[in-house]
Amino acid sequence: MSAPIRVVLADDELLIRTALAQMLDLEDDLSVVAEAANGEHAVTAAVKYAADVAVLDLQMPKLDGIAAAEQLTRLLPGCGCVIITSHGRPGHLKRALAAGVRGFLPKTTSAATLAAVVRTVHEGGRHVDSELAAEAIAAGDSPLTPREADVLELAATGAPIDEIAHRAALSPGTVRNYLSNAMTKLGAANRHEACATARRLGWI
Amino acid sequence: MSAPIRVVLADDELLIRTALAQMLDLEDDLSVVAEAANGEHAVTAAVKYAADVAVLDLQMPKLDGIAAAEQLTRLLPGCGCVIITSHGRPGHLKRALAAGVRGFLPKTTSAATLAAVVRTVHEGGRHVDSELAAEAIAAGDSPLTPREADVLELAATGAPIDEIAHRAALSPGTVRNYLSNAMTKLGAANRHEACATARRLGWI
DNA sequence: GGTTCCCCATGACAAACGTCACGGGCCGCC
DNA sequence: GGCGGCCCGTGACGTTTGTCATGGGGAACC
Repeated sequence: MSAPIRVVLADDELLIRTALAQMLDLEDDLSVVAEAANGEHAVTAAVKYAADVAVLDLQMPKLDGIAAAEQLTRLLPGCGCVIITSHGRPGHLKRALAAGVRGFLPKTTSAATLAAVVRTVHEGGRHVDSELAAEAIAAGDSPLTPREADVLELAATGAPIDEIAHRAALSPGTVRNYLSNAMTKLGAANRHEACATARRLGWI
Repeated sequence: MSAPIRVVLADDELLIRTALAQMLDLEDDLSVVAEAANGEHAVTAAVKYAADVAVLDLQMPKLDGIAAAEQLTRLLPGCGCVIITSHGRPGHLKRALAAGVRGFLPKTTSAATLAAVVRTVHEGGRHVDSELAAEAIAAGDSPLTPREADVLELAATGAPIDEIAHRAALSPGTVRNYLSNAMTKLGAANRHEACATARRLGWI
């Protein structure tokens, strides 16, 4: 048998990270060569240890899984990226694939699947969870313009218009127009409902 | 050495559950006798296998970790409950302790700590993460009346007043009064900010 | 060079929202 | 029995928000 696949594992929750590392290490052909608690560290560690595959949690401090994958595919093209996540939002899957990610799994999948996907990705293949893929296709593309998404994201904190306008360096009237457009596109009755749907679909 | 501590593990994410189970099983004096994907199943499994300690994820379908712990302390008083969670909200800790939980840990703790807490709880002791405890004390008790919390929870979806009023079987005016009160108590400029604060503190 | 889309802005109008004052009914407590 | 707290409701008032019409500037594309 050839040398084991060198895996870097990144997850901000120590307990989970340790458990997953142990689990992956139990596979004969996998070897966890480094662990990281955030995206930045994941990238440097993957480069340092010349990893074959990076298993990245989606939500992490500093650099999230997708941003880390993006850097990684540039800095270390031979390294495949697998994203695992608790919340499978359609938009995240799209952005991940655009960033060069070749594996995308919810944390509800089995351990066997994760190991299998790591192997598949290492061989240059792809694998995305079929349910998530279906959702992504059903949800379609984000109808929001970049600016609308920006403003909607600021609105998600619950701040009033003036606050949003100030933080986005826009006139209050413009903010209202953007929000109104976004609400129409998302079929929401108010901006907070719009924020909720946009978040659910991974569009902000 | 005496018989190993019989542990039931509940977490809705299969990958995580499997990994944690394997990890706990690696400890000589711990034995994972059952796994559950939701609170209901956790309770029945704990009873069925006469578990010594239940390790429960906070957010689960059907019955969340706290509700499961509440039932468990009634149905199987000898069984200690440990809650693990990704989001350490002060309010959750309080409710957990009130429900008879004796261990409360964020998922950012180490594997060694989890095992140690399981042992402590089995021996009748308590352990809550010190940082979480500090936050809980700093945050104080919820100033919201039960009804205010109800309404605020309904408001969290972003629904307009009429919708909230209908769902709570209240007059729109009353809803606005409750929300206004809640906003004042939470120092929020609008109800969505109030929802955000209340959620952050685990009060809804 | 026209069309289209995004960006940014203004002004006016109606609806939703937040505040305040006030009332009654119920319960628990001193 | 008074007091306070929570429950629920109404009405009035001013502010915020959502909608719509309108316009100019810039980039992309045919």
